[in-house]
Amino acid sequence: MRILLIHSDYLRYKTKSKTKIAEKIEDEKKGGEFDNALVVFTAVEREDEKDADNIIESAVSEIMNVSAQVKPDNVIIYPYAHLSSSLSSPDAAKNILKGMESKLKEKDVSVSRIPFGWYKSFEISCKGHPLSELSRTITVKPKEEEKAEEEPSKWYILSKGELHDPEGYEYENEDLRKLMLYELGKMESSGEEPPHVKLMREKGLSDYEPSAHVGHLRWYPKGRLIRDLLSDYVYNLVTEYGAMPVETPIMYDLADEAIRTHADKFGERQYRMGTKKELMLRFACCFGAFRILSDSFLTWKNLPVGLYELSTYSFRLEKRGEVVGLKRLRGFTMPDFHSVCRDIPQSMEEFERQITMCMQTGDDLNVNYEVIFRATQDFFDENKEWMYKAAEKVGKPMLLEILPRRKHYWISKMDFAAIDYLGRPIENPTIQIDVESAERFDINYINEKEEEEYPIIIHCSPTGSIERVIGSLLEKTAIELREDPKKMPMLPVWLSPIQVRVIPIAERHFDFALSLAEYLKDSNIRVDVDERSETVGKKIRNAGKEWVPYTIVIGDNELGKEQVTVNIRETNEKVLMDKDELIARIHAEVKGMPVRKLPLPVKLSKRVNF
RNA sequence: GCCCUAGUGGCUUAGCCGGUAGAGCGAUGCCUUGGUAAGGCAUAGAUCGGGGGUUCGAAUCCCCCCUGGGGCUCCA
Repeated sequence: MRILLIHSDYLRYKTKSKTKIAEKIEDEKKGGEFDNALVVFTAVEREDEKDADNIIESAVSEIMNVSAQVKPDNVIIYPYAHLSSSLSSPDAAKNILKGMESKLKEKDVSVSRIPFGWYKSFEISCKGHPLSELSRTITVKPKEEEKAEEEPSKWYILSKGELHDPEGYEYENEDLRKLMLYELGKMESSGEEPPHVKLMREKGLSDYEPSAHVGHLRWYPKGRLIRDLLSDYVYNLVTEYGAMPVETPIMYDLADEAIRTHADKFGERQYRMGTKKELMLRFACCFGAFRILSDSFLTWKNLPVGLYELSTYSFRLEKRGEVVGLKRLRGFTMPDFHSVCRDIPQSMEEFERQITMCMQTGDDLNVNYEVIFRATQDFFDENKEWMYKAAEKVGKPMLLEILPRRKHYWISKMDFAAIDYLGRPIENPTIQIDVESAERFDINYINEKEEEEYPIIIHCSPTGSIERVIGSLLEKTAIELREDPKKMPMLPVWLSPIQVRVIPIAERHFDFALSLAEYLKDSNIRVDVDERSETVGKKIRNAGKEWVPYTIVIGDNELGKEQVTVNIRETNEKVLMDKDELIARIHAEVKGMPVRKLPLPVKLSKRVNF
């Protein structure tokens, strides 16, 4: 809404002729004269239709503010379309103008509203003092005020079916204490930058892309490989759990009402496109999955049904200053698993299974998660026993948040967070029980009585975003190094872009080195050969900088021999072993994990330094 | 969006009460053909984040903007 406020000695008007949208009026409204009047020329805009009450309230409070200063005898609401190029519908405008009139009347203001939709002549005499001409743009107020009024959540530590006060609790686990401090806003900051930002660039994984929007990364071959391996990992995991992988579009038409409502819930943090059709970029895979589900014929016999998609990418227009390294991006890749359940009890069963699944990713990735369990007060009161039981699946104390009432689409959720080098959480896996979306997207199933029913939907990301997983792994190396400066930082062997480096000493060792590499490669090991003319010392150092887990030096002593000396990064030992022993060792370390080929030239002399 | 802080070859940085950029790593070339975390020499590489201003003269002082990092806020 746009308003122009004129404090006048007098306003006179007369209606001349009707337009198509004219409101019906009594004769006495066909003209008038007001002295000492604050005239509020008002244009109601399209935006205002979304939340008329809010706009009326804001406009009235603005008018009251000005009135308090200039003290008019009359307030006149004067419809004036020419203040905006994006007008609302005439009906909406009339309603809002009437709303303003009655709100002002309630406040005992002498208010008159000039007829809408008439051609009018008018004469105004502006007083000309500093406050006599003001203009204001009134937008839907962000829910700050509501939020301030909102009751705060209750926080507990939940341990073995007992609730404790988070402040007084004796933490055995430092990470959980840090998570509590952060969530309750009591974290003190050291002002450092998280180490993973430097590491991701230094190790040639990824970097900022200055030619894109802030928060969108470029990925180099090594980083791309790690992303792919993690993607394969989650794919295998969720299909084990019965999910069916799908792929859906990344952009959606906001003309679809369900899409629009779901999108609007997310607020301003969306990429919207100013194309002829109003389109948005997805911020999660919900849209596509829900549309598939609403077009599917589901019966009680199918349920629970799981759809899985890896969102390359999801887009969130995070505010400036919120985007950080791999922790918070505007374009990110998120495994998104939606299960459709018959009812709350079945969703609780699924929830438990998914806790197991999320915990497993922590084990497999070797990342420690701390947990926040959240629920609405209602859900907690009705399902206390179940929540305590579900919490036991995690097997350690966790933070519990009880929200006074449902604020979002979920009634209960569990968030798993890794703690970074600076003691702040990196939100990773999450599980949420959604009680709203089925109805909104018209997803239903046929129950035993052959009736249509809305199911409950669980959202689950078993690892959280792939970028955050990589961030957590990098942070972990920095934490370990801080705790033990002798510790060699590295990635798990299955994720190491280069697993074995072969270093020939002189040219006469090249052939042997290359054939050794070939042999290892045939056993699905990512191996390369540093045949540059550098000293052995330097090549060893380079391999260390690249975090290569196994390094083999080939010289005269090794030529034609079965056994080679292997430098093991993890233990910093040199071990004489057979090449098949090395293969067996690596295979044991990467057991059950995805395998991908080396995405780089085998010879280091051919390699590009990103 | 607000507050604080930073931006100098690909990377790490010196210079910063004004006089027109210096190094290390990396890259390239030559020498060295070597045994476990930097061998030697040489060469190339910088509109000092961008724009504007002050000045005879600006990396240096002033203003605006962009980007990084931190904080607030936010992360359905």
